Amino acid sequence: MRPRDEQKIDAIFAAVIKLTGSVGIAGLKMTDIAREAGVADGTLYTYFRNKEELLNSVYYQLKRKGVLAIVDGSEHLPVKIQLYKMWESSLKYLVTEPAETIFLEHFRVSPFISEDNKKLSQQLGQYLERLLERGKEEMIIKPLSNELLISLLTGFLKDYTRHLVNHGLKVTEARVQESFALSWDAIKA
Amino acid sequence: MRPRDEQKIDAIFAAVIKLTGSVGIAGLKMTDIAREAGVADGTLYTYFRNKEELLNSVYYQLKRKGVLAIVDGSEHLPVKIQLYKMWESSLKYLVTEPAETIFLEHFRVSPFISEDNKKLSQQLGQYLERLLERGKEEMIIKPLSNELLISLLTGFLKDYTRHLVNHGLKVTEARVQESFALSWDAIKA
Amino acid sequence: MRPRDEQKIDAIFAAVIKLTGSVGIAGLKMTDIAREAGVADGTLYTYFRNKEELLNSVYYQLKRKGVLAIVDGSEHLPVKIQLYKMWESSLKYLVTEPAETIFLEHFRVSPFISEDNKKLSQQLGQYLERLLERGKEEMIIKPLSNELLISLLTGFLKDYTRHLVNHGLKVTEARVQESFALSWDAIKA
Amino acid sequence: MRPRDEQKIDAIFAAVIKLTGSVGIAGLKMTDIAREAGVADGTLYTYFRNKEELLNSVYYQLKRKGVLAIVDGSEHLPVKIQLYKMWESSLKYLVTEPAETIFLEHFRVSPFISEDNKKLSQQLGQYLERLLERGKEEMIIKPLSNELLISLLTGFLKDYTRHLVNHGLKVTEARVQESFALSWDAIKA
DNA sequence: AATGAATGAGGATTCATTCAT
DNA sequence: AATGAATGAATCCTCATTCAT
Repeated sequence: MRPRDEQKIDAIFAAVIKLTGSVGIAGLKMTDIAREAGVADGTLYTYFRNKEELLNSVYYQLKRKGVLAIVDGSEHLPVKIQLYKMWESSLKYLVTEPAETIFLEHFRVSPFISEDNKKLSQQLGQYLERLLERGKEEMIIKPLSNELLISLLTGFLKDYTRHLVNHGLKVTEARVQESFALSWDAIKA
Repeated sequence: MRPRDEQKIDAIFAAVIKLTGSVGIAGLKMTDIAREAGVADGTLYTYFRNKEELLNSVYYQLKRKGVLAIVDGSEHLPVKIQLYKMWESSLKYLVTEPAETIFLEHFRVSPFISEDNKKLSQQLGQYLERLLERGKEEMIIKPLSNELLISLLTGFLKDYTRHLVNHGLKVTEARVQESFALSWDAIKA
Repeated sequence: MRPRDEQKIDAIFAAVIKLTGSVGIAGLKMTDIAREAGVADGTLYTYFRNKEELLNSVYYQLKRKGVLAIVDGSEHLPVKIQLYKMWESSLKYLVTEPAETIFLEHFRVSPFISEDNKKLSQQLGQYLERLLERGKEEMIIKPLSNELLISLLTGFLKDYTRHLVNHGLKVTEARVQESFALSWDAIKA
Repeated sequence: MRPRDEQKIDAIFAAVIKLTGSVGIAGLKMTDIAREAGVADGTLYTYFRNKEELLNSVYYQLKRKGVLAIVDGSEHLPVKIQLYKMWESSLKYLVTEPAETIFLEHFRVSPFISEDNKKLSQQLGQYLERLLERGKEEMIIKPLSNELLISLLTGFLKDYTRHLVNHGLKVTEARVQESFALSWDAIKA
């Protein structure tokens, strides 16, 4: 029976994310994670079976946090408005937490990712799918497969985020509107 | 004396790409690359100073090859037609050579990438920029920054490619048209 | 948790010296050192950053030990007596610990020696200098530069030691007196 | 049947000596020797069976050259004069050719030295022995073992040479006399 | 004989994981 | 539970030597 000191786990997660930002997933060493988190090497193994499990836990937790940051409870609003809000909060979240973004991006192609986490729905996945379905029913979104529409939205979102982060640009109202307009023109009926 | 053997370099490159497809960049071992290429471990080091330089060479070569595969000499055609052809050849290339795509995707976030290669323009970069400029002059493309437009096109392209590859789908005429239509609706004026 | 183990360091040092005696500095392998010291390969790296640092530590420690073995606290005795005692203890130490002598001799011309250790004063250096100065003041030693006098004493000592060790000869009272007489005749006023 | 291109061999020997001066024996690589000598790697192996034989050949040749440089044909002169001349030419030779001196010093403790070369008489060996014997007969040199006397002479010589080379000092008449006087006082009856 | 590309055994070092305390 | 010293399998790279040309 482990008390599971949540503070310690948070410190470990934060250490993983911070270090990934500076040295990448491949440069992560358990010793460094432990030092950064302020615990002993061995302690990592009282909370996680091994490195793989630790990183997958971080991934899983970030995914959940990401969805929460992006999806608010405004399911009653019109589809386009909801999409806009989602677009805005996604951009803000991704750009504000570049270290987390880097971790996610690196982890997805790392040898550590588990089958379970591979299957984990895309960040905006399920929520987006329902939204797009509604849009198609309302005939304001093209009657195309969700995969295609989602590829456009998330692909563009990731690339644009990377561009903003790499150039140290802020997420202004103008940038949100401008980029959303592009997406919308693509998918609108 | 044996002359320096270009075929051997090709075999080494092919080995790197093939192995990356199965074990990822992080799982690449020099010994495995040598065995797969049919040469001795030491031979790798007569052609490349170290692992980092080898992988960067593969990256650089794939970038060049990719651009050649995508950009044909049809600069006289109308902008939209050229974009369509580019879209089609990009999709076909990326989906036909998934191992290369995986290598590129993994390498970009690996600890091996050199500063020079980090700066290497995006696969479709320069050619695309000229094309978009022309489209803006002809008032058929939105007067937005190239970065934004390119983010949409390449982000969507990468994500859609991944979707097709992951699900083992072919690049049919219908899929090319369908996906290009989305892109075009996004960027057209 | 096990505390950092000084005995382990001693075992490692002893292993280095013993192995150098049989295979020379150039034949030293970290794996062999570890096995001889009864630790794992990796353990060497918890105590020393790398091979170079390990060997330099051994060198530094031997230098200190050597000085202690040779210089006793008899600073009040007449110069000639002190020189004689020093000569005697030097010979005995060097001949009794031939493995250490071999290590020192090999290390000095090895590629491992650090700049700091290169500058490390000669084994008998500082103490000898003061002694020689006193002798010159008392007009019983030739008024020549210390470098010259020290070259004679230490050069002779090293060569003679090597001779004794190579031929398996003991350091008898007669040999000490005989050799010291030569040195003394050289440097006396 | 090899023509044994002597010029090529000289170039190889010179390369070995020059490189040893800069990188030490342990840093010598066959490839570097070949490049420095202006021949192909494989060529080294048409003249020498392997690295060990090459280095031993260099050593053997330097020994012969050294003796020639030091021992002139003045066997009729008085013992002290001969010793002085020998001392002078030794110092001059050793200080003028520090690279050769370094090679000799390094080679003697290297793992490459053959049993034959180990036994090779000391640089001044045989000639010196005869000279000392004559001196003892003439009762102008102490009636001690040659090993002892030779240890003093060669040990001092080597150390003093190293001192001069390390400090970039020239072999002046004064230095020769000063140092020889020390030696002579040591060994004279 | 000369060449130099190719070889591959060998050795230093790393780092996830264990376990005595 | 927490610690961190110790472990040793794994991997990159070197370089003396070979051999096809």
